[in-house]
Amino acid sequence: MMRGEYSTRQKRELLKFLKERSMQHFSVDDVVFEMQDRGEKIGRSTVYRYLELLAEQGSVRKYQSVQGITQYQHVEDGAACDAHFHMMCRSCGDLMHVDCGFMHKMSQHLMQEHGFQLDPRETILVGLCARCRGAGEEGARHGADGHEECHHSL
Amino acid sequence: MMRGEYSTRQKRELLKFLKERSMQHFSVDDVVFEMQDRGEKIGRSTVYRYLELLAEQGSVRKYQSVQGITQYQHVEDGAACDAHFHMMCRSCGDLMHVDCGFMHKMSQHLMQEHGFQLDPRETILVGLCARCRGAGEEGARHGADGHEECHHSL
DNA sequence: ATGAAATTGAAAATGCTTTTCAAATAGGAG
DNA sequence: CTCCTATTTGAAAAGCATTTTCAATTTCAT
Repeated sequence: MMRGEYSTRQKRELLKFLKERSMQHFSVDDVVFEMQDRGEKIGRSTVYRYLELLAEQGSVRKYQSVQGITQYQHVEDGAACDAHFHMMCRSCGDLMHVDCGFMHKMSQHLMQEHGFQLDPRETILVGLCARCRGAGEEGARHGADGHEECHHSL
Repeated sequence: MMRGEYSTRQKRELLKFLKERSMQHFSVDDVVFEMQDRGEKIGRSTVYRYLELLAEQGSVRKYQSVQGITQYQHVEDGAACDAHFHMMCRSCGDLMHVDCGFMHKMSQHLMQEHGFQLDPRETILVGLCARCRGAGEEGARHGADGHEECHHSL
């Protein structure tokens, strides 16, 4: 057997965590604290290391936030997630999915007109989510008070 | 007089550097090494500090790259630069401007359809520039040798 | 020239991430 | 099951860009 092929308690726990949060975004801290709450022992370096490995293999995606906090995401089925983009709210830090034809047209435009091959996996659109955009604004359809998180779709 | 209003040799030198590179992108290292070459003495912390101050005041813009290398840009006239976007090549690290109607349509789309107020100042489109796409991607790192830089427009 | 206030910069501190390496663990062979 | 070797783990150290600290220096109004 070779690198990455041993099954350990830590790996199994992490995989369990990933399945439970499929398609959601989380940081290394999220993993570490969750594991602590569960009473599981897992070292920080192991989390970094294994997430990195999974990212190389494609089942996990890695996003660098503006404030230098990296977020990860477990992708169920590789292909399905390759195309869509991500928006990050600079106020609440939430990472959201955008998957619509317009964004793909933009990719094509950048390629044809600017010779630039946009990478949706690496690109994060930064701005303000509806929730954070303003207390009195319409569009905040989830109730104007809580301000918990502003997940949009998928 | 108060904070930021004293005129010092270091500030004058940095301002000179900024004027010479107006609208171009540079890192703190670029400044430090350039200053060393010129035989000017200026501490790293001073560069960070002053660029931060200028960024607050609006004459300098700050961009966080994917690899954690921050790039700065001196903006001649604030307003003119507010609208356009930036593309960064994940291979050579170069930061380029994109300013075209398509991108503004995208902003409108995100606002209208997704309630997201995109911030062109904070957003960096990541991908491969034309140059690197031909040169066989990773490891290219075209520095001072041929294949100089891939600035596109404005 | 004087002194209060701002600035500088070397060094230390930060905060996230990676690396190190000895000890623990996995799992195939016997 | 027992041995044996390659892999994995994780605490601690190292890396790195950036920020902070603070004593020494510089600026500039008086």
